[in-house]
Amino acid sequence: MKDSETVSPRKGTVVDSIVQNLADDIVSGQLAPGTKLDAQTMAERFGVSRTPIRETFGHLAAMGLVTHRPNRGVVVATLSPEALSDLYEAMAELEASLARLAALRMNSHQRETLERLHNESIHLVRDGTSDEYDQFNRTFHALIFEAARSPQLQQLAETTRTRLAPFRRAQFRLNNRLSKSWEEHDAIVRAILTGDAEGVARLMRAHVQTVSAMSAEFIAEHQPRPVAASSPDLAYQGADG
Amino acid sequence: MKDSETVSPRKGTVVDSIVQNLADDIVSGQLAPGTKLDAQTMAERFGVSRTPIRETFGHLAAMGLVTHRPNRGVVVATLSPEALSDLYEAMAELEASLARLAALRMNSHQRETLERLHNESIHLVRDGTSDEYDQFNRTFHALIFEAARSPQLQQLAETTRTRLAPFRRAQFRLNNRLSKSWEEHDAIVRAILTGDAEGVARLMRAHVQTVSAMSAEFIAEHQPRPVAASSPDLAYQGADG
DNA sequence: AACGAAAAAAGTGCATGCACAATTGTGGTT
DNA sequence: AACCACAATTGTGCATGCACTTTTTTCGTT
Repeated sequence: MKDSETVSPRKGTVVDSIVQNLADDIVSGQLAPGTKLDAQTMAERFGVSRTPIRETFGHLAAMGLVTHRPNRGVVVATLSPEALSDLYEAMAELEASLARLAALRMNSHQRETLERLHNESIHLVRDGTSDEYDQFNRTFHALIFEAARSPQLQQLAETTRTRLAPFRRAQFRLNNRLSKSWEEHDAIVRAILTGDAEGVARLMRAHVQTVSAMSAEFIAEHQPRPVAASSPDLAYQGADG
Repeated sequence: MKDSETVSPRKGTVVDSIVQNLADDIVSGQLAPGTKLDAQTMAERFGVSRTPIRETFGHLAAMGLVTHRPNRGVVVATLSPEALSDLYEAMAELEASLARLAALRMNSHQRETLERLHNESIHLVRDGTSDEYDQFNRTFHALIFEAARSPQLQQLAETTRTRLAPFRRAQFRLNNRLSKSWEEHDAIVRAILTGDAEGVARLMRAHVQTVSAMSAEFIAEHQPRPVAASSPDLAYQGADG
């Protein structure tokens, strides 16, 4: 254990960099849902006092990454199956809206880039790893977000995506999910290129909802106890191993 | 000026009630966009120390109601015309999504309530005040939010609505905007009752965007200096008086 | 009188201390 | 041995103090 991981002496406030740090830990799964975070410990870990840590917790709570219980500290956010599918629904709607706007506003250069990158991604389906495809997948969606030119919607979508991240691990590990995903992307790209705004919204909504179903299925299959009585909330179900 | 406005001694943390207080002041326009909020003063006003005030500021910043400049305090959020129309666009998309889901999921009791309240609201168009119609308008949209059964999307829509509130004042003061609004509502209600999900999404999007245009127009017309060089951001333009 | 530099004032950001709430541990009672 | 009350411990929530940054005021120079 290194003492006090020197919270980069850059500009801005100390708080922001600690927020980044902890958010990454949560999103990446290093801090599993349900983990209790206590101010004292974090203060020592980052070599600051408890005051900025408390502020950090506030930021994380605002992002929905942790839950704050008055007088009882904060824990990494846990989601009930209902809450998870609700979040996915929101994600699907947001991405559908962004895709629709992208179809209407994308310029020719952006269209070319999207088409080219998508076509290249076919290699990843056969030869790439899940992680590589996952990375391309993020790029694919980011291109569409960008093209929609709707910063506020984009922001909401990205926040929602971040909240889902701890529960999306290894989404592409399921049987031939990669090729299914590619085909869905393909339909989306074609709809964008032909300017079919309503169509692309429908396709994107379905695409995200498929991912949602996969996530739920994956988690269900990897439950320690298949159908137990008392585990309403999802803690991290271990995937990347 | 009463000293220390006894921040209701209820349960929960002190911070939450102060957040409510200040959020209300901002949303209602008591604290105009651009107003600087300093911790010291607020601490005295609410009879607490600066620490919980700082936390309060964090919450308000997370909601987008204030802007935080490191080492330079917080000010009530100000929006450039572009940012304002961007926010309205997001609002339009969110409400369109919610309306679409509502059309698919509304039960018969909810349909009856919506239709009844909408029909009754015709009186307000002729006999009511702007404020009364504004209040009904909120109810109308809330009914649809509720019926969509999509808590996360609903939350995003409500947060966005709150952020827009300081800039929406007196939106119904413009010529016959009331009857126009009622007609738009009418089309929306009919689409919901016939289960035309895609149609209601389109109508709702247009409805919110009309409000957006009205807002922009109203602000433009009430600008102190019609076309000046240097006022990129909108402070509160005084309406309710 | 206008301008600029330096000093003073004001205000933020973080550390630390204390009071109180929640949790855990212990011992007594049935 | 199981259960409950009470004490000890842990940890949160807020107050206060100090250092440093930003802003304002003052004062000397042109």
